Amino acid sequence: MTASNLSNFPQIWELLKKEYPDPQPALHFKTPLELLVATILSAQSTDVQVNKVTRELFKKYRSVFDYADADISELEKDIYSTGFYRNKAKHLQQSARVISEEFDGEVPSTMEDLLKLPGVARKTANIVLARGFGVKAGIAVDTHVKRLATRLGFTENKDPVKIEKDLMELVDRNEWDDFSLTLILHGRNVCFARKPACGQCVVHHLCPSSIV
DNA sequence: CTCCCGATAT
DNA sequence: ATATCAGGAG
Repeated sequence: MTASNLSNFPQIWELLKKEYPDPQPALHFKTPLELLVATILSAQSTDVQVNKVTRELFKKYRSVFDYADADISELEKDIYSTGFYRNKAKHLQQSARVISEEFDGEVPSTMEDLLKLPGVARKTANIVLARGFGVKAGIAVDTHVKRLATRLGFTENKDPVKIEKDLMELVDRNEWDDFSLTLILHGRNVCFARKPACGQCVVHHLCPSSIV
């Protein structure tokens, strides 16, 4: 029986905003293409690991055509340490080919077009839209957002798309991006997956999952 | 549902 | 030895 806690949402969100003013993404990027690549690489990997790889990767691959024309086994080696390297290399190259052939070499700035890229679903698309283009299409639901939204009682769903829908109704549209980043920060710093530090949590007194 | 997969913390 | 990491495809 999952505890629902929707009435505590406003208070919890205010406290988390105070705890993490101006949350910033941890992935390093300078262009929408770099953001797209970094986000695809970030699946089941840490931001630290991704940044380590993209530092060299972005020097070597400067346009979508560099990915589209790359030798696939060489691209695999270049991203190896992020894990899932065969899938990710294939997705990067196929996405680059779709972008160069169907979108004139420019990373698309709509949800509909981004979802046409292999390896890109709503979580990745939401990040690229929000941080790359300033478009508020939805809320990026990654493993941290999913875990914290569940623990805090903001949703009873398990499907990320349904969780996103629940959160979109709860959170102010102009705060969607900050909401994702804040939950990710709190998940990394305090509300750990394995052993949450409820004693250090600013909202433990409002959290239905708190063990303190 | 399973599979992809290396790096790191515990 | 095992759980986890800005997930997505088949």
